[in-house]
Amino acid sequence: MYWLMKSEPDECSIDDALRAPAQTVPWFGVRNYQARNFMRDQMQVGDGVLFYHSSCEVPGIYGLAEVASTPYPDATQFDPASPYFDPGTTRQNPRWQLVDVRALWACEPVTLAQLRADPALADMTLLQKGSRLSITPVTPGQWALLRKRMKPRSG
DNA sequence: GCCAACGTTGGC
DNA sequence: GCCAACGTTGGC
Repeated sequence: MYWLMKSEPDECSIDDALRAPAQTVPWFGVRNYQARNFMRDQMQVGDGVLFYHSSCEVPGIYGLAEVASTPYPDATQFDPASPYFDPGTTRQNPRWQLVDVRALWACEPVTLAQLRADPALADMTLLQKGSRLSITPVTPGQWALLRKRMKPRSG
């Protein structure tokens, strides 16, 4: 399957992910059941990921990535010092699961405005009114179109 | 900073 | 189970 995953570049940009060991980062901090369920129940190693920057000056797709692990518990839920700490979860029965994401390359941004301007992408979950989900599925058609449009970022 | 939209919580 | 209140997301 194919996915779009939002990250705030202040927290983890595509370049941060590319600099990480094995270009791989654990996708911690998701605290929404629907987004968690996508990671826990549907993602497969090797699935394609559009790496999206949100809550920033120019929101949009900034890189290509792939799912790099099966699901496992998000360690931050157990850490009282973490902003993602969840007092309602237990190690025996963890509430929050995540996957690792491997960054492949950065692209020239495909901005949110550009996505909205393209009628062929009007059905993207990302673009639906009021949609706030940080992880959304992408259809094969949307994926093919966007992959053609993404240009690796030079130097 | 504003605000629309959504998800969660908790009283009843 | 309903729903008001609250907190969060995220574009603008």
